[in-house]
Amino acid sequence: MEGKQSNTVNALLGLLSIHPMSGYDIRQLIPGSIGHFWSESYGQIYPALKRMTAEGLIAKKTSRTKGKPVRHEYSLTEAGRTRLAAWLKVPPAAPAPVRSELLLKLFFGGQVGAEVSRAHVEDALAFEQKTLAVYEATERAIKAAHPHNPHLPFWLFTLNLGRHTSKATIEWCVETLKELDRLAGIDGQ
Amino acid sequence: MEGKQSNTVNALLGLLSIHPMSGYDIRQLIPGSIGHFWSESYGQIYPALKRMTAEGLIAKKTSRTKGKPVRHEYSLTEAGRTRLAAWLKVPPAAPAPVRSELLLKLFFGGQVGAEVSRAHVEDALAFEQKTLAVYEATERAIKAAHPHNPHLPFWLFTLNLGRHTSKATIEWCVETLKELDRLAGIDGQ
DNA sequence: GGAATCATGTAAGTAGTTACATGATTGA
DNA sequence: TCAATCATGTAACTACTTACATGATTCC
Repeated sequence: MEGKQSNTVNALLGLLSIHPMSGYDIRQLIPGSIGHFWSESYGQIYPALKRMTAEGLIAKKTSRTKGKPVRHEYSLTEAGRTRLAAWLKVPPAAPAPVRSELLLKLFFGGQVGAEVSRAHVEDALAFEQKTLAVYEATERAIKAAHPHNPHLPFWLFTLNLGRHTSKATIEWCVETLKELDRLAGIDGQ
Repeated sequence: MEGKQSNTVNALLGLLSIHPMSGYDIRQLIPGSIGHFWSESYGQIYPALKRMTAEGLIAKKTSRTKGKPVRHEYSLTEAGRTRLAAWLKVPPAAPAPVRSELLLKLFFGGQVGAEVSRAHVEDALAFEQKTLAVYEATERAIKAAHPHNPHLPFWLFTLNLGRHTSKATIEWCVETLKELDRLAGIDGQ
């Protein structure tokens, strides 16, 4: 019954459950795995690994190959695996309130010309199309790399949500652009 | 050419552009306006109002009605209005990386039984359905309250995005539940 | 030889929430 | 009279990012 630990620890436990890794490896792995819904910087990772080692959740193995920099590889201990499973079973906390600068500017868009909002939405459309392309590329890549991995379906679930929301956002951009044109037309006459 | 100020300041400038308000009023107004994509706590609002007053972006009017607590009402100055318009025109920064505890647990869902993930997704579905209902109720409410307000279309844009992404999320939940059932079925045999 | 990248870490700063503190007013 | 809510604010804490510091290795 310890107090709730940070989710950084839980994310690292999860990643180390795939296979043992160094802090650097973890950072490199993130973009191609949990990167589209979770981020960790070195400033979080290294101190967390230290704390987790002290708590006995992970074990550190230092290897000195001649002509190579010292490498610190961490692997889950039994305690770590237990902790991960326990955390996975707890219903996730309510999502932290989002903050969208785009929507904030759009909400107050009436204070400036409609063409300002139009430009912002067009940028968002381009951005979201790229994001969608990345999701689809990632999906193909992990399907090709781990075709028989039992975890694959779970990895795809998370990518699917990205795909769904990206498509919805793109639709909204298109609709909103039309509306903004109508607005500008009314103003212009 | 000052350094970029925090978005809290910009959000408050925007809200005060609707009409003059106290810090308390601002906090109360948020849930029914920008609350679905932006949040501010008292711990942010009061210090920000103080700084903004010092910078001349807003003006404070203190009113002492007998039998009422002192009231500090803030209104935009010309400088504030100019600053708001300038900020609105700048393309919004790339969205901060999201962090979804649900997706994190789902990604590592293979470490525990499929029924664990199923329960999480079902919770998410219920949550999202409520969220969608709130968007739709808010939409009706502001349409009824401000039918001819020129800012109304902009307010609706932001709600529309919420509606679009909520619906996409709900679809994803339903699909994922089906997939999880298939997975559990395969395991179970 | 020099740039990129592998690799590990720390320090400082920013942004934000939560809890606390205070006190008046209103309504059941 | 007691709870809710109006109203303003501060202090402590947490989380996180960025920049810095260091040094080895690999590839051109």
